[in-house]
Amino acid sequence: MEIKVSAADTRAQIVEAADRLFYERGFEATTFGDIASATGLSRGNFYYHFRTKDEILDAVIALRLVNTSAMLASWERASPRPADRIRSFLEILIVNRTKIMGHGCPVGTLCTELSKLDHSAAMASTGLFTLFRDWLKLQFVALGRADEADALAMHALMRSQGVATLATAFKDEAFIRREVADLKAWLGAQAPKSS
Amino acid sequence: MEIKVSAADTRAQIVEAADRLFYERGFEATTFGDIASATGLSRGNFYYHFRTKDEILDAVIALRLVNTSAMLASWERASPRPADRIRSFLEILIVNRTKIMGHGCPVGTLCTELSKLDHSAAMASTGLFTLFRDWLKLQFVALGRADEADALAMHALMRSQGVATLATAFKDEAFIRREVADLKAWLGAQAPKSS
DNA sequence: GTCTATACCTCGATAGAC
DNA sequence: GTCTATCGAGGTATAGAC
Repeated sequence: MEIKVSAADTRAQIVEAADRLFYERGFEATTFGDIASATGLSRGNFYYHFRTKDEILDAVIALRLVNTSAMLASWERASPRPADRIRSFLEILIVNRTKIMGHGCPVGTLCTELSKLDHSAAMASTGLFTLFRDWLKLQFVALGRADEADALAMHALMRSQGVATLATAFKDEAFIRREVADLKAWLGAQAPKSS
Repeated sequence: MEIKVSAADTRAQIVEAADRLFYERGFEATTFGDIASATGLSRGNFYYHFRTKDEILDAVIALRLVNTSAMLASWERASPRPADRIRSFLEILIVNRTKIMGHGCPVGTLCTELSKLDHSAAMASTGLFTLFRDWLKLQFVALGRADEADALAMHALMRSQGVATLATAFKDEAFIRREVADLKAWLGAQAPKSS
């Protein structure tokens, strides 16, 4: 059975390059020329796989939804305890610190850019946040905080976003580590009240 | 003494329109045509006052530095107590909630965009954050928390940024109010340990 | 100082050869 | 399925009349 370099492979190659470039430079600032250079494909070829640049954006968001879901699932497999799973979430600020100091959070910056552009895909990009929000909520429910689970999920998400934004502005790794430690302390204080 | 509509007035008009549009649509997405429509001036006229679009950005950042300093000074005049002054800072999330839900924080979104563009004015835009940071630090020093003042200032700034980003994504006013209340509770717990 | 006209470039998108 | 060539729109920036 021979290896088949099909249209699907080329399409995936385009989407993966666009995923990275939309993150690093922003959606609008990324040109077809940028994607062509990154993939080694010609500009014209993109239109065999997508009708417009917006369709590439849709595909990038769909890819991120899949990748994010897989990441959340891997955190669940890695840790049976909800507090450890939430710590996996908090750790990405440190794991991805270099990229974050350069380009912010991929989710937050995309949502903000699309909101400013009044882009039709703005709601779809918010779905990436919803993925994290719902998953965190489940962990807080498992922690015994069912009543406040959504507010706690939003709070954790909010602080991760704030850290990412200031880390991008100040390029301060020590700040990231300090705030992640603070978040872990906060998480530790969220254990069930009576147990 | 007659009213003199000088070049300085026209220049200020351009910068004020650019200030608003750079916030609402982003720096790159704002065109000279947008600024022309907003001011009623012609595109060509901009080049009498500025050599490039980047020079308009420099002027916008300079204007924001002045306006921000004035706002911080007004908060100092309004409240003698540092905790009340910090509360003035936290309140802007609620006062500006509509704009924030539409376009995020003017400072955070500009810093992030310029960072992604590798723009030479990125550092200058971070200066806007530094203004808040240093002012908040002074208030925490006055609160009797000299040792941790900068970390507390960054923490307050960080949470305001996180709230702005999620508010933009989810357009949730109740979330903003809840997190501001939470921030005020946090601030209340920052009173001097022994007094 | 402000305007109109336009140069020049780059972008997204299209047409058609291979 | 991928390429080259090119179009039309819209961007920044310039030239020169007023």
